[in-house]
Amino acid sequence: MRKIIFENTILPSIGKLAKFTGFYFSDLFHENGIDLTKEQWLVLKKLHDKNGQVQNDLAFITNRSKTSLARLITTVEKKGYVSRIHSKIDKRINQIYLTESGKEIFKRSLPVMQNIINDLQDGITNDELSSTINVLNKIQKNLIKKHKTKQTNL
Amino acid sequence: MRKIIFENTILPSIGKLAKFTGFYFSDLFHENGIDLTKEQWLVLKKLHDKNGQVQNDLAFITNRSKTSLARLITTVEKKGYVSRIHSKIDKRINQIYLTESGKEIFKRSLPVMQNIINDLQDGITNDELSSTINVLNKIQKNLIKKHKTKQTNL
DNA sequence: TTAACATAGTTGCATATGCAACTAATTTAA
DNA sequence: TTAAATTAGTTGCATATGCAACTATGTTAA
Repeated sequence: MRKIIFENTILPSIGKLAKFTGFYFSDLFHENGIDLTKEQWLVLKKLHDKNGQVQNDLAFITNRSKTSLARLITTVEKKGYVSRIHSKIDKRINQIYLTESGKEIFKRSLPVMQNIINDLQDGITNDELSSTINVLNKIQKNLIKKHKTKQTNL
Repeated sequence: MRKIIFENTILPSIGKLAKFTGFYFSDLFHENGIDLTKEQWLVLKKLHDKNGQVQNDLAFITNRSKTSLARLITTVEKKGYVSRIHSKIDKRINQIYLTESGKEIFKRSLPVMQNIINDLQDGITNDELSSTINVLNKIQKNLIKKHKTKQTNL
């Protein structure tokens, strides 16, 4: 097996790009007065798709540990964007609902998000985009196949 | 401008993949008795490339804020992998050096890293890889162009 | 039916991260 | 040459993250 030069592999590109998109996200949200981190935004988005989801399910679909998600919920709950409702049918679970204020800020975030994605994909053809997404998904499958399921729910 | 469906863009792929590579990295390092996070590994790698670098330069090349890097150094210093040396020429700067123990663990990490990259890129052709890296770099440039330089040193 | 097991969520602990404000040291410009 | 600006690093504060161990509840199997 040939020796691999770290810099020539896809690994550093992925890491750097994730960082840069995070910075960009944070910049534009801040500039537009959207008081959300990208993690918080993702939670609101998943609730906007389907309101009242159970904490553990949210953890699963956002690829987080249940610990991390629980604390994210606490943060957005404090901000008044979601409410945690303890189920009476199954007393173990919490269902999470978007509040009116949560719906409002999510709605306001959408055009900003569109700008972010436009800026991101600027000058890149649809073919390039779809083949890139395709490769990224393949890599993802390689990893999931091998990653042992832990508390992370993967 | 056409309405963008978040799920169809490259954004979620990037985020998820970064997470999954992180999990995989952590799994394999743990299984192989390498007591390093991916962030710590990157710092050791940069020092292995060029020993004695200044904190701020390390922050720049690893795309971190100087705060974050300073604390990373403190962590790996406590583990005994690097030493912080206060310069006598310019009393503002710290130069960071790999210790023998740091060199040793980095050397032990290399084959593990090779495995990670092999697993990651498994079943993906060289053409796919290089075009993907190319697109990711384009996106990165789009973002850097627009991101205002802050303490992050970008 | 009750004991074993599984599930949902929380807490403690450790790491990583960035911004703003700060100190100390160096460089630049008046 | 001295005052102003810049640079390197640290500290406080807030967020995000995961693992292990824990509690409470619910399900399953003997």
